[in-house]
Amino acid sequence: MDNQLYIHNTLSRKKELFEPINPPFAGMYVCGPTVYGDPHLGHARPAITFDLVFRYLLHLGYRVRYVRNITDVGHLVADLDEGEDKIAVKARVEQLEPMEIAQYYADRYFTYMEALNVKRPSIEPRASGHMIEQILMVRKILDAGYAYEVNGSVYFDVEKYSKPYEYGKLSGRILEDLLTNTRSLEGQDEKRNAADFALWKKAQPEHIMRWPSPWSDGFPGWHLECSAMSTKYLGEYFDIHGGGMDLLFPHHESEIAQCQAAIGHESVKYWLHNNMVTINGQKMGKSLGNFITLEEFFTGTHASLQQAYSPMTIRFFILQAHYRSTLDFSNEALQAAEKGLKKLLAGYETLGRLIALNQPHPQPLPKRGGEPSPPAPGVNQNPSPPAPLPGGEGRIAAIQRECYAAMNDDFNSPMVMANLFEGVRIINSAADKKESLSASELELMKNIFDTFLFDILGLKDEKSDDQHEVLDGLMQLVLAVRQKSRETKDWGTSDQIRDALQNLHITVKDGKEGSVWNIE
RNA sequence: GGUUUCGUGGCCGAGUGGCUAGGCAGCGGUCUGCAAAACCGUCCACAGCGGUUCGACUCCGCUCGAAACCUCCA
Repeated sequence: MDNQLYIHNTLSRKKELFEPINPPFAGMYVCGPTVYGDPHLGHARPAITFDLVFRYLLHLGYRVRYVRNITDVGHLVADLDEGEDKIAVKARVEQLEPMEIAQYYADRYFTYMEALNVKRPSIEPRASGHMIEQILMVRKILDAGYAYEVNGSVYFDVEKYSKPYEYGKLSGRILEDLLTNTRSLEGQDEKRNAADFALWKKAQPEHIMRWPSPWSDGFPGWHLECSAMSTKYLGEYFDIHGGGMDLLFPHHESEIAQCQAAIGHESVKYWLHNNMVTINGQKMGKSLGNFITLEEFFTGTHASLQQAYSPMTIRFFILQAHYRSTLDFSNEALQAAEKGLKKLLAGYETLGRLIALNQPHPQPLPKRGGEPSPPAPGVNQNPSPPAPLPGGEGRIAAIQRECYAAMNDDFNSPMVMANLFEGVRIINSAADKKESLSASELELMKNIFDTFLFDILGLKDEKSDDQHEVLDGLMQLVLAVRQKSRETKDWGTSDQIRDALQNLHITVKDGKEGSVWNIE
């Protein structure tokens, strides 16, 4: 593949060249969480997957508008007799306002996403704040003749839609099967066909969350909010729509139908779907009750967890699998991720020391991670990775090239990581004096790590930067004192200091160029 | 039952028609006051059976097994 970005489009089931509709702008909509429960590992996967996409598009110079919704209304509870709103049910139980629940869990979601170093999208619209847009969309679909009203509820007419269009093209469903194979639900008798889905539902008397509409006091159907909000913020035709594979049918399938019916054409160019996180081979999800919340991961308070796992360990764990593969949770895999991440970060620190040694005058240690360099605004009409360095390709330039090639091949983050590990091997060899790196090679290596490890993969050293400078000064002092005792072969004192530091979870390692320290 | 997808070494996970993925764990060395780290080497694969091919883990078919979706779910 050439130097261009290819992404897997679920619609064609092929990797396609990414050509934005209106470069250098790129629009992306991703289905966000329903905020009636604590965020769990399953929520982390799409958030991190599309964060990776967001970050890479930004890196390439695109001006990205990334919209991720908050669903705070509208999903029915399937296991109850009445079609009650999930959020309303929970509110009844806890004696709280529905919006209070939604607010609480939305805040929790944001907090944990931030911990995972997931960038905030450009816009995070809420379904409850877009009733007018949703009602207007129902109106348009009715006007187009692809919906009908019954007793204050409005349903999408799948069979009629399927005459000129193809309902099922995204998920590979066949209309015949849909018409015969759909389970019967409450309100089914109102529908002309079992496969029809609700655009607007009339609220039962006990239903708390309700809004006025031309048809009834009620609430919007399951799939409407995403169509209404993506159209509002990204236009009638935009580049990328993402979400979990479990949303393929019926959610995204119905979105396609709604937009086609309301607008007259499809609205999405590339459909991207991340695969599931599994636990014991099964999907981790709310319905199975086998989910582990992010809080439980970070604190280690869950029966299945042998220890706590840091947010960056979780992020590394997710990125070390390709986003379209299932990813199986296990303590062993997470512990491997923890060690692997540590190795990468240690390699970066070693690189910083090599660069400092290479300078005529000592330089302060480089800041960890650092902010992504902002793309040059608006100048890049045809964004693409930087051209390779002139003058023959060295090993390190090859790593850079491979990292770009991996990202360009449908965001292959595991491949990027493998190349970064190769970089670490070279860095460590250089630190061991087994080979030498020129100043420009060191700079290129640093650039690769800053770009790929920190900016694009979005990993970071979890040590606090503010305190680190003070602490580092302090530690240099302690290590200098210890070094004196080592020089006089006073191993008792030397080991005493090291043991005492270890009790504070500070590990000291003695190398050829002196001692280095690290907080566990 | 239908749709979609997958089965890679002790564990997790990339990838390709012929050339080492990578991480973690194991084993043997080097280095080291000790420890740790690091470096070098090394063991363990491509579910099974056929077919296409000069050659398949990679393509095709079948068998077995697994998952997601078909109902809210990331």
